[in-house]
Amino acid sequence: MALKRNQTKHERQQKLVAYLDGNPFLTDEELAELLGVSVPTIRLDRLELGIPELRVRTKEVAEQFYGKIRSLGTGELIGDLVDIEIGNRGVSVLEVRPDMVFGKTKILRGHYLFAQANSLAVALINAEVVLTGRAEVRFLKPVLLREKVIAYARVTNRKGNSYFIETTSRVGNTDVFMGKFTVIAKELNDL
Amino acid sequence: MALKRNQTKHERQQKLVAYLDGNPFLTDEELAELLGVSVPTIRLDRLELGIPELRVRTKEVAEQFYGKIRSLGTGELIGDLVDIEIGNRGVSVLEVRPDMVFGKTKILRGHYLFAQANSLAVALINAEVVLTGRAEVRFLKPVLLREKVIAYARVTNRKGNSYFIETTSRVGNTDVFMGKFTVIAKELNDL
DNA sequence: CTCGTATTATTACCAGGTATTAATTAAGAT
DNA sequence: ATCTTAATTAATACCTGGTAATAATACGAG
Repeated sequence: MALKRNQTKHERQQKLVAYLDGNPFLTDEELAELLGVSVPTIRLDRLELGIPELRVRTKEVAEQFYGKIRSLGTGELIGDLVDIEIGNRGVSVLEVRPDMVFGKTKILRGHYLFAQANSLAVALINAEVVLTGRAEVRFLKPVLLREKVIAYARVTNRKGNSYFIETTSRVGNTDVFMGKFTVIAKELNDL
Repeated sequence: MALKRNQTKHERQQKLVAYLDGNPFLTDEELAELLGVSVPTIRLDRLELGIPELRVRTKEVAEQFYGKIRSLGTGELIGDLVDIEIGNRGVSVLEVRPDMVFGKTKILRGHYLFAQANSLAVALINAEVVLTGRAEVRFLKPVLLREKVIAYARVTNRKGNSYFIETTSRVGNTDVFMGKFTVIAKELNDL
């Protein structure tokens, strides 16, 4: 009953899910190549697993995005914006997913905390182009897989088109990260 | 010369752009219906306006989103390590891809420079776990799409299990980023 | 009426599928 | 060695939402 080929059907289907998890934009042909089986087999597997075709998957991803936070020129923000008062203060939430942590320790890699705070700081400034000039940051405590990081940012000063922004990131009641950013607002023509 | 139908070509094309701006998931057939012209006309309009077909538009939106979530890759290092002397110095190269830049300006988003330098700094330290403690960084000059950023890092000091690392990132002969990082080496059991 | 632009229609082709039916293969049981 | 059955592959017709190219038609100005 249980056939032993190179891989069992079940193994292959698990790999298929893993591949699509890593990259939902793979065609059946590419998947067939990756898994060493024919295209019809991939189709049957998708059917059994209830996985829709490439174009549907793509659209689902796109619609998620489009429905979510098209407010600012998004795609530019790390984390989800939950509250913002342009030119003043803002809050964003980042949920730590497996691909963001170090393999061994499950600790969030530092640059995600930086990216969340930095992009929130940039989002606060209402200009065509906002660039980070400098930053001073402190990593206070490791953040772990599945934790939720809430970043708070507020503009504390302004000189011409330079803004000074302070951020604090928390997990629960614990501070995990603090940053001071200087960002510069520019218009598209003065580049 | 100027034909006066229900609407001019120009009016219609403006409406077309407006419709797609509001909802990028409209097919040519739906647009034709909305604007009261034939499908071929819509195609010609898109051609003139340089607007890609539905599936391409959908994919672009989806990739923006996907790029945002997974932007900071899965490897532990951002950029490619080209030279390293553990405990002392290292060099990594990062090529700026479309998903790393701001849509409008094609300028590399700051946290990539941070991530490259930070992960290089971490790579220099030979310990089971290395965490960033603090950082002070300066963004000197915008980096553009397709440019190659070379990050140089060296350990300048050490106190117990704290290391002080300075980095400089260059595009060609131009400095684009500088950073000072303090990283802390830990063993797995003392977490 | 005629010229030129705009529009519409038609046709052949493509990717990436769905859905179905049939043929082939692999491997364990007898 | 053959029988059996699931798994796999092949083959075919059809679908959407297009590209690209060409031809036919409408329409208004001169």
